[in-house]
Amino acid sequence: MEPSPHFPCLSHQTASASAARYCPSDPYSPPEQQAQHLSFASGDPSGVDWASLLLPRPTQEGEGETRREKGRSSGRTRKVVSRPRFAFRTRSANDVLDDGYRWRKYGQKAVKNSMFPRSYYRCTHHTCNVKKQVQRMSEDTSIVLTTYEGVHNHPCEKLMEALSPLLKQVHLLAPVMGML
DNA sequence: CGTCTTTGACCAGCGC
DNA sequence: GCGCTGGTCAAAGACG
Repeated sequence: MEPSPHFPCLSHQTASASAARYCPSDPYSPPEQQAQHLSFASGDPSGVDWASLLLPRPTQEGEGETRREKGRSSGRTRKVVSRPRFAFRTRSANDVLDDGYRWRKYGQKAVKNSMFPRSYYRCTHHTCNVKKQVQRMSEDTSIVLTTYEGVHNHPCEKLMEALSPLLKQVHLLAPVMGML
């Protein structure tokens, strides 16, 4: 599978992906509801600012509004910092979008008004708590809705793997270039 | 043995 | 208050 030219880490069986940030006024309503009033950049991924959306950057605590998240041990809710969420709609037979990061599945749930279950994934990187939800749309079973929550604070593993020989060469050439 | 998926249970929010 | 729903936990099992 070749990576998408617009999103180097992203590989899929098809490049027909569309994406949009969620409505900031209601960042945590259910994805299947939000998707209805989103204006997806359908069919033209080049219209999406992939760099600002997806490149690793340090998360800033205290940024934006907050929401409450469940804490199982205490049985009470705890406040967490809100994080950016954005969705991809991809036309694929594969449910899981191979975006170059490693994900651990931590849950699957049947959702109302959908014949397909929603899967919950978390980034396996120890310092990264990015999550994503994957759900096949019942209206068009060939479309998979992938919702990302948060931004990775580490490089894309597959991208770094692919680039490492190149980076080595650059490193070796650096002293030579300095002589010129 | 480490990593990952599966799956039932648990919990909070929301609407009635 | 009760039931429904979405999101998460964590034990158990599968797999390489």
